[in-house]
Amino acid sequence: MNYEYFNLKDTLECGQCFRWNENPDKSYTGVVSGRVVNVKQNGNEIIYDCDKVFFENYFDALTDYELISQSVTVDDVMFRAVDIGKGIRLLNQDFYETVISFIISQNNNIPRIKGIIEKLCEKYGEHIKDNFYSFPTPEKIAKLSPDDLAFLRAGYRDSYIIDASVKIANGEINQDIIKNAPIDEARAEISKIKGVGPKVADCILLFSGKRGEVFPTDVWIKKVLTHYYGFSSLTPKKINEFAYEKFGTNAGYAQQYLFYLARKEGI
DNA sequence: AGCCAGGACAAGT
DNA sequence: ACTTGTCATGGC
Repeated sequence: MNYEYFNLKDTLECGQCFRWNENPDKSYTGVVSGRVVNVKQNGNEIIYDCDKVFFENYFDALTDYELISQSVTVDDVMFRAVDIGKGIRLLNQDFYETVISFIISQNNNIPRIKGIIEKLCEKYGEHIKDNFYSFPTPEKIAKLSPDDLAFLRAGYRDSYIIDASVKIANGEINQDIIKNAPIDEARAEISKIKGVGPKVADCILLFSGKRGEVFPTDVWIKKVLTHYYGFSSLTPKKINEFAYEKFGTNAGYAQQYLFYLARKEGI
């Protein structure tokens, strides 16, 4: 592997995942698919305490990110974004966890998102060891009422979390469509969940389904478009045209680089 | 203290 | 198809 295109810190702190934390020794510990994983990077060496196949799948280690990052370096802004974020890898994340996490993310900030998710896991996940808990199953959350989630302090998102859990547990959401159907059909399928609008849908498609053709547009990306690309109006149609013409089917990767750039430069 | 956060929704042009 | 007010909470 080319470690110029694998940076653990950037990958885990670029906002695509919420259950990893840095330790005093600079390693990271996270809970993934019911197991506690510790990973550390020393330059051109990655040390992990989990199964190799599992690691390579989760961290997308067998994909050529040099090729991807070069394909989206189409202007000066992208050159800077790739220079900063070329070590980011798109994680292969669990579908249900991604749905719930990004429902919680709406109109919210990252530290609070992480806190709400941890509280959800502590209460309704399975205890693994120490203070680590698995992400709960949709079947377990589907049986609850919004009042059972009030302790999360997630506000109006409580009913969205339950709606998503019910529809995923009972098979109403077809994950084969989300994974394989044309992107508009996939987006429509995931949007059947209350609280899943265009932006959250695209995050789920990108971070769980590896659908690289989407371009999740949040407040940071809107800042990028106005500050760096001179957009005066930000209609969904114009943004989609921009993303597809510039980046094609790698728009989602470009979006991650731009998101990371915007947050690092604090525009 | 007040603005803001990886927005969605309903109701209105 | 686009615009606006509202939503619950707490980080900063």
